[in-house]
Amino acid sequence: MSQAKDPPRKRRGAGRVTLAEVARAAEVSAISVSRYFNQPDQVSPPLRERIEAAVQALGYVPNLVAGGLASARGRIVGMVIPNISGPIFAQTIQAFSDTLSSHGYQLLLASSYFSEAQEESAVRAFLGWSPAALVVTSHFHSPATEKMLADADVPVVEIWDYRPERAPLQVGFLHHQVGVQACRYLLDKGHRRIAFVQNSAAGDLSALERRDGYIAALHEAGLEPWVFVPSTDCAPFEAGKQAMEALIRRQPRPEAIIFANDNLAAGALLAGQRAGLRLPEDMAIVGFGDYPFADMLLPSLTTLRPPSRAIGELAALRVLQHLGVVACEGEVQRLNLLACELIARESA
Amino acid sequence: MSQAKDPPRKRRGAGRVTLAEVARAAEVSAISVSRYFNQPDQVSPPLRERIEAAVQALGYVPNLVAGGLASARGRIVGMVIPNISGPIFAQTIQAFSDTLSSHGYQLLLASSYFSEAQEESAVRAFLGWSPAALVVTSHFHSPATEKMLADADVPVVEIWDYRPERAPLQVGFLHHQVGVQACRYLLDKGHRRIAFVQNSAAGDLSALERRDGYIAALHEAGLEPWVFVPSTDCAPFEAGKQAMEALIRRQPRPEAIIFANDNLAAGALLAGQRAGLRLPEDMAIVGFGDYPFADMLLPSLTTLRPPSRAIGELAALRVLQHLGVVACEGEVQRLNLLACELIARESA
DNA sequence: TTGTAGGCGTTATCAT
DNA sequence: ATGATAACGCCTACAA
Repeated sequence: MSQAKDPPRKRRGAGRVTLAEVARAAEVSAISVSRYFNQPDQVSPPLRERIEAAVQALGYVPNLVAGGLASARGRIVGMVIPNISGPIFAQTIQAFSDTLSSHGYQLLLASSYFSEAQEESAVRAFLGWSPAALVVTSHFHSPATEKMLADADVPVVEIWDYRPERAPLQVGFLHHQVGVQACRYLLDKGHRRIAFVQNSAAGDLSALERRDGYIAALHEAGLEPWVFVPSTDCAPFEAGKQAMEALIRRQPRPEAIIFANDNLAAGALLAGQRAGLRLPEDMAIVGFGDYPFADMLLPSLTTLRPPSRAIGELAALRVLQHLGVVACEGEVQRLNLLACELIARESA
Repeated sequence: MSQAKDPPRKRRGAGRVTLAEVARAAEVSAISVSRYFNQPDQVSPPLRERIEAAVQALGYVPNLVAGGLASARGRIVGMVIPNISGPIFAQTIQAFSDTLSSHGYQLLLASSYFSEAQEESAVRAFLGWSPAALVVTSHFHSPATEKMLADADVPVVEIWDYRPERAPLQVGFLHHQVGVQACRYLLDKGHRRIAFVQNSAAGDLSALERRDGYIAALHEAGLEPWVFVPSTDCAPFEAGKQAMEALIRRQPRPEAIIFANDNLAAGALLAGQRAGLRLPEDMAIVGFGDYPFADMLLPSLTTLRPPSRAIGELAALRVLQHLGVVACEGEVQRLNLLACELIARESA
């Protein structure tokens, strides 16, 4: 097929076994081999056997790129998530990917670091692969991203956050409600001077919604909110330490603090102990995320556990239902509201 | 496979702006638009302007599937990793993905859970996308996977583990050496009765190499190894507790224990404290992984920190060099040996 | 149940 | 620097 001139140089589609070759070997038409993979039921057993033998013998691997081009829908799903290595999103990704791949779909992944620009560029790249679906995190997108998502004829799922008024499928929870939940828990324990420490990562807008929930709950109780904003140029763990050190010095000091996430809370925990505070007697602490270390700390950390795995699984399920891969009675459920669980441990 | 009534259902390539349409709008040939995206230098400024205007006006998004088919190499890289949500691999994935995407390549991700069968199925699916490269974790593959990797005309990188004798690009460290490192550290501290606790996850073969390193180091010192094998049907944290509880009862009890990872070590730490042990005086503990909680524990955990981020970055760099996307003098470096750092904290 | 014809949107090749 | 033409490998549509 190629001349012996250049030694091992690859030409266009050289070296790869094609559907046509399998068809030839099995003495059937190409379309039958195609059906063998995509609608096996429609191929009679005798043909199926011959095809299977040929596939085995030749080591054929279907070219999904060609298939995707021909059918205008690839078995690939794009997901854009703030970060991959954070403890909460990782679970979502894992569950999503596993559910997808168990149905023959693959995950295309990118992280945005809470940046709308990075999200936009990821979405653009993903759309180029004509994905079967697209998953984005939260409802904060650039106008261009919104437009691409709206124009593209691709099912979109927004996860993590829950915004019933928005068009795409929603799988998530109400961050505002989480703030309320944490605050009420502390109010019920009798605390009155309750502070909230924001995340040091500037783009984490969902965390601000939790803060707003905290504020609303306090107002409802007739109390004044007390929001501490750490400097944005340091890691969460350090920011938590700083916040704690600063808040301890206030007179009167807060009786309880809600942190935007467990990293902040863990830093605060250590700083509090170092300062000689008894926890939770002198100061109650609530985090968010239920990171793996939460119950290894002393005192163990009271926190809210987001339904990370459930979000990933459910998002994948809805996508698969939408694609008709998984059976579904009636319409695919568009709104999927999950809940955070308050894990009461020693710190509050 | 289809719904009965679908009015605005998409046909084959409907709705999408194509290269040809852009070319028409800009009054140039299709190939010039193609060059505008792939080799902008070869397009003259005047043409470039017209094309840019047309792209903007039409909102054109290149179809990477078609491009991949035509060029037989998509800008996609597949990665198979034991698990996504584990603290160590997550960093590798993150670094790998970020480095790739900053050069216009996308990450196709799947997890194997240390199962060769799952790895095989992921590799097969990935090959169908004619990826620009493939990354797999460690050197334990099924024969079929080995064959696919060898036959496919795709650069392969093996990460995490380091096996100079194997053909694919290697980016990783020597697990055996890590076992030696941990053991010598304890020997230097004067410990003699040193035990090793294996991972409860059965497929984690790399952990067994660390164990073998430990055994070798002990033999070298003229001492007897002492390997504890926890039951495989429980989570690492629990397995660590069990191991600790069991080892405490032995007479004589070990003076120091090396754990296959930090989760096991953390469980042991808590179990030891609960049993009234003073750590590290009564028992020194060394983990592996430097999980995020390692320095939040009391006592903080002495452990070995794998070069997780570095592996991801370097793997991506080598891939990009191999593809000619990143400049590289001479051959792409095939062997890339990194080191684990021993983080000495309070527990040993 | 099986087969034939044509096209999906892009890039490689070769020409100007 | 720019363009014409022919693949790339598979799937949809229609036919037998």
